[in-house]
Amino acid sequence: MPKTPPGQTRNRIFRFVRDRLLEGDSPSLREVQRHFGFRAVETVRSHLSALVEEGRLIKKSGRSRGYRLPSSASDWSFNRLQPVPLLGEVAAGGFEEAIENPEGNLPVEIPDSRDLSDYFALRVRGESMSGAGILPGDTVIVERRAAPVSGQIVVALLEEEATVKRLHLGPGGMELRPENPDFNILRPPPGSCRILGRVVELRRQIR
Amino acid sequence: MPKTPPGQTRNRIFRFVRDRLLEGDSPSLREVQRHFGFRAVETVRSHLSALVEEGRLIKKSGRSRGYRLPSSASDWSFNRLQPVPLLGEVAAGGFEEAIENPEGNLPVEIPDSRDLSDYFALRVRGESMSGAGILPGDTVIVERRAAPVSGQIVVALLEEEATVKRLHLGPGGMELRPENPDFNILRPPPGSCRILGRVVELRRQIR
DNA sequence: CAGCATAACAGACATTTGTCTGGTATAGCA
DNA sequence: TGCTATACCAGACAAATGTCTGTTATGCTG
Repeated sequence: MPKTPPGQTRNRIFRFVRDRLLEGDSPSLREVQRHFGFRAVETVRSHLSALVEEGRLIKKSGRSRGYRLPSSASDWSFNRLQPVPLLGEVAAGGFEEAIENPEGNLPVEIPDSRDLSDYFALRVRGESMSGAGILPGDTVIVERRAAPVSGQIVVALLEEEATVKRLHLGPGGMELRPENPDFNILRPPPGSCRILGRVVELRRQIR
Repeated sequence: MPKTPPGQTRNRIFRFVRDRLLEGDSPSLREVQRHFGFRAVETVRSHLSALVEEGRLIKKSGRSRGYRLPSSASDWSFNRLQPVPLLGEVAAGGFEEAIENPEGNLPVEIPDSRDLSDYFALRVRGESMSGAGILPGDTVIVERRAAPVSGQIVVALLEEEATVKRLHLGPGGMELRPENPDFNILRPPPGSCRILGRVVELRRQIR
């Protein structure tokens, strides 16, 4: 391997490692070595050490594949993004099971004060909230554990089925109000309904 | 370590590994072992092998820290997330200038075939599209350069002001139809209107 | 009960991976 | 010219990590 101008190989190595890290996979020294055709591992090691020295990489010592991107290189305010499980439509069949087997994950920005497990996402069925701009097929992101507050849009668990409605708490008890004149207000008897959380965000793909 | 009911420990191990992987960091067998207090590495290895067998995990063999989530569990695909500039409301004042000075960036998943510069985001003003579930304050993500197709929801530039409407192309020329009976259909004379792109996604924060 | 599957353990072993020490070559510079 | 910094090589070594083989115990089931 011929000698290259100062910094050139180092930059190429940095880009290679960075791209691998962005794919979520820290390479080993020998993987980098093979990729560039170096005949010595040490060549890679010294370059990576230099990159750490320069602050372009971070290394967790005492472990294999320990290189990481420093926060400035990976987060352009994306660091608050968390994978929130998308549970699908959660029709009859069980909510708890759906939590364990999500359809996928959605990148959602959640506040630092909150835990990732406080959030999940659902796909909306039915037209009952179309008056509030929530259409079938939309995805709602739900914050759990929030104390039920009258007037908020919530996800309620009624007979093992999740449903999106606007919550009203009055002297007559709990009301789940659709936002569509074609649907009726639900007044579930106490104990038969559990409020899973409140809708904090809505996403719609238009294709 | 006492014997636990079948599947219970395996589920706990799965959740632990999954969470580590979602943090972008594959744990080693001995890290899992330490976390659960097992006295044998093999305990972890057999559980993880079983999880791979069940299809709940994937393993890249011949390498350390080789466990990954199968695509169904990890398809949050953070790699495709790109910072799309949020231009604000783009009232009178100029669209081109707004492109230069975005209010911020939004993480948006865009297809590999498309370029980042093909996208921008706008905040919606007015009630004219509320019938289509697009409310004031919502953020729409717009794909530029798409050839105008009749029936799509588009962003049009009318007298230096961006507006969201449904596009209709007919023999009588171009129509921009609001989705709200309180608003009128716009029929801009040819040349006075530019279609900036089509709305591909909608996001709404509910706070 | 016997048979079987599973959970967990024990310890050796092999492979991967990171670290170290020292060497060669080349370019730039005083 | 000699000095120095950098790129790269060579090989040994140590630590981390994964794999294997065999054992013990427990619950389930026919």
